[in-house]
Amino acid sequence: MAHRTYHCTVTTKSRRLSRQSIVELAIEVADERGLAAVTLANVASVAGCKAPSLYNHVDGLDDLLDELCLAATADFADALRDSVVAKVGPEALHSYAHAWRDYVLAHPGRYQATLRHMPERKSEHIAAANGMTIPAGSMLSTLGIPDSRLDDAGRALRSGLHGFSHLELSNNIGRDPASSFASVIEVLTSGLLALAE
Amino acid sequence: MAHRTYHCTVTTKSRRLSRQSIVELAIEVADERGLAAVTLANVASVAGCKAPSLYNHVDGLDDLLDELCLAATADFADALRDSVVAKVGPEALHSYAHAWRDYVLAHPGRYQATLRHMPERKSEHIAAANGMTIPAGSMLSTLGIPDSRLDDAGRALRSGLHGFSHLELSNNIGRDPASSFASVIEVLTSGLLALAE
DNA sequence: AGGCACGAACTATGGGCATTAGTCATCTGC
DNA sequence: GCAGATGACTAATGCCCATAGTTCGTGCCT
Repeated sequence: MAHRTYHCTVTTKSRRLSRQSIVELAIEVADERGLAAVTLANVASVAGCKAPSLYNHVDGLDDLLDELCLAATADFADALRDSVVAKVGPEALHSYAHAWRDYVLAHPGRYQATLRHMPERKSEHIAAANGMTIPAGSMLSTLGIPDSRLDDAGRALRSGLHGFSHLELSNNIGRDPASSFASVIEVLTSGLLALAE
Repeated sequence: MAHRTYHCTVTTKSRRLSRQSIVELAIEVADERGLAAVTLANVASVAGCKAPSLYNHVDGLDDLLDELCLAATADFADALRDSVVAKVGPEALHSYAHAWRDYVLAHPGRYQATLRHMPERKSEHIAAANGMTIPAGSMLSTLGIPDSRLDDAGRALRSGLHGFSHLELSNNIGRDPASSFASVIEVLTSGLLALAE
């Protein structure tokens, strides 16, 4: 008989794990079932293996969550950067704000992961977070904010957007969140323009 | 020998539990070790008993967290209300904002509990949350915000304050948070005044 | 081609947590 | 005093993270 022992050629699911693919599966789990559902057991189940196998590629749950945070931060930063290309002033702010909220609603798990505190790997995290703050800074510059106040303005902006998004995610915004968000943008725009004098 | 068998008269810790005292201990644990440390095991240990004993007074962890949320919300609302008595306009806003941040820094666990989503016991939660929104509404009125926009203004205010506080709690505000917070207040004040026209 | 080393999966195990069920002591009211 | 209710306990289940030790397949080296 001619069949050589093609050992596992039948399995369509790639039986080969990697750090990269595990993080991608973790992102799926986070967005679909919440960041809290990112457990080794759940990710392993999605990956078609058992939890201990993940330790060959990832140094435990904390390490996986760190990696998830970095990937999510970079991804979020991309979305924000894209939102302000070729836009200036209040229009850019408007676009930035909506990109923020849209991203959070579309990828809640990734956004939550973004907020993770990482004492180790701090420099990596700061580097990734710069992807968020740098486009925000340029955008605020076009609003007329002086350089000396860019940091403060950036934090105020982030506070407002994060506050609304986080409240909306945790079901703490009542009805008509879209119009409430429009008011947040209104207040931020006026307030930041006042900062520009 | 005259000693009668004084069974447990030595124990100074009151061996009697109650729903009330359990919630108070949970509040302690939340503020001192974070909301995530509020587990039945931890609370029981602080109470000097075993976890299953808590079930005589509380219907599981979720019930305890619900109760914690209600107590924390009422407590937080008191602090906010106190902050604006006999104050109007921007000064009241300034005082309200600082009361918010101070409370969060002093009682992080309670503040986190405040954000809990409670599909059951929704009406109780709304009632408690009114303790926050009503004084905020009156305060915003004194800023000149028209009644038709009080809801929006309240949400924008809450977004800004919650956003900053939550970021500060999760170590996402860099150095000099006090001055960053001053900028948030500045932006909110200008923005809300603009809403008043 | 055969053997060996390594990578990557597994099973087995332990500890922590929430929760339930069943047991026993204590306290109260008659 | 005594009976029933109250409230604490122990024991046991199930899910989770994590570690240790084992097995199996692949591929390199001779």
